[in-house]
Amino acid sequence: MSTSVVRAIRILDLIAKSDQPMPLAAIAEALDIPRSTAHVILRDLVAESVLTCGKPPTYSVGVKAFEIGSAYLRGSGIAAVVGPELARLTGALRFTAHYAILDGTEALYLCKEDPPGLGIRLASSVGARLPSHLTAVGKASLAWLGDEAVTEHVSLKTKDASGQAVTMKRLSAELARVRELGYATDDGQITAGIRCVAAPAFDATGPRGAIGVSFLSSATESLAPIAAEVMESAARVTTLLGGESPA
Amino acid sequence: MSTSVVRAIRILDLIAKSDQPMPLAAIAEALDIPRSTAHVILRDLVAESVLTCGKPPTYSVGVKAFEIGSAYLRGSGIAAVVGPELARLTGALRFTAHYAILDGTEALYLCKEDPPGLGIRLASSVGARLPSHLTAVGKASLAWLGDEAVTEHVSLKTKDASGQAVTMKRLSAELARVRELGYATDDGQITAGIRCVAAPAFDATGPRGAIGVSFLSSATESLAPIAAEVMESAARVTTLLGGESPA
DNA sequence: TTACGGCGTTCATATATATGAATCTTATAC
DNA sequence: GTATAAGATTCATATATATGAACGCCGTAA
Repeated sequence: MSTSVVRAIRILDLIAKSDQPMPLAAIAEALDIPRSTAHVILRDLVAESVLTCGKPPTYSVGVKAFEIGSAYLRGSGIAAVVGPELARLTGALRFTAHYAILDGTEALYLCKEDPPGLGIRLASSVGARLPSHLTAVGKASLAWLGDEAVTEHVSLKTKDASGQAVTMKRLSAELARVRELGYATDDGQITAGIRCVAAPAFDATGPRGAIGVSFLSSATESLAPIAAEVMESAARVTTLLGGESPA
Repeated sequence: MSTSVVRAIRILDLIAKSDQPMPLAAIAEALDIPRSTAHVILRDLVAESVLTCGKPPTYSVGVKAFEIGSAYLRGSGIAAVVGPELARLTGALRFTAHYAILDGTEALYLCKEDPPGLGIRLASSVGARLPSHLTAVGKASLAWLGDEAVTEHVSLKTKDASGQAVTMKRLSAELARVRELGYATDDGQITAGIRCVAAPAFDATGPRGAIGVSFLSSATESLAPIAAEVMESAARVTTLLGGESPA
């Protein structure tokens, strides 16, 4: 095993998750790496433009990292399929639309499209992670996985915005309802006052992420017409991915 | 120096720039690394989800890389400033708008906003690189750098779409004209039939990327009203960045 | 089926790296 | 201006890594 490579990635991940530039000492301590070792790795990462170093020395993610990361969307071909559909959704509903996949116990947001015009623009969520079982996109993805697989993708430690713990039993019931309705919701579980509606997209191998929209709870009466639009987009993505929508 | 870290990054960069998943042998040969060494590094990168490995074994950029890379836009604060401005531009002009910075001898595209509705959606360009002296965004950024600095950011080897070589003399003259007008153009130098107009944004330290729009050459008569909109957006970004627009 | 060729994988060893301690630098308080 | 402390950087050495060669695997062709 090449410890320095693993450490380099861990360092990048740590800095990426921090909202502020990090000094060497903080990095070394957080990852339990000797300062001198961290120093060498950081030097190399800076030299390769994967990190940038400010002065006084603090490290942030650099352009090269962005460039490499952007290849993921191109390579997976997701952006080309999902992008136009998100544009359609934001145009029709005037809500922010996004696409997210399950990664570990969290939903990872891959694409976002803000509504046209000068409406509310939610804080950028591309690259963000949120607990899968608290988000509409996460629940939509989980619903068709089967109970055994769900436990692998959920961290029950996480509580929602109202402080309510999530039990497997309760989640299981909600996912059953998601399958029934064809869409999942989140009403303030992540951010109070923000509601989300999402529906899953499938490829030939099964669920592959979900498309969702976010909006102010106060701005809507009925979810049905919104859900219908979201499900239509999700179904279309499913078709493009070569998958089949469940009954 | 930690060669394995540098090699890991080079490997990631190589795979990111390839449009197809790469097998170990191709990677090892391209970077002149022994196969066995490359194998160890690839194993670690896959274990950390920075790469994914298909079967038969071919490597592509993984989700972790995307997640790390997305931190660049958040951290630099660019997306928050530029995003709304791009939205305004696409809304007003119905063209695709983008923001790019100089990186080495190329322009690196950081943000893109497609026009609302079902209009033409240009192929996703986020993360793409194009020669700085052939693109409108590149030329807009170069124009206010000073001739000495320009040579560092330009690779004169690159020819434009019409096969015409670019001399420093000719470029210098064009940049002078860009300074005069306040905006730069690209009329088919990258892609025949596609025209771009861009204007630079400044922060306190100098030029910091450029905002531009792309459209079909056939779809426009006069550049002036388009350029005016682009320059207005660029000026607004400049203000937000704490910079000052030149005379 | 068998032989072949290309690729991926493993392994022992020469070699480069990781690290604790010392040094230097920078920011802060007095 | 000086002292102080926190952090960054350097360096010699113990240790883990990089690598060439050998092996195993899979697809292809005879």
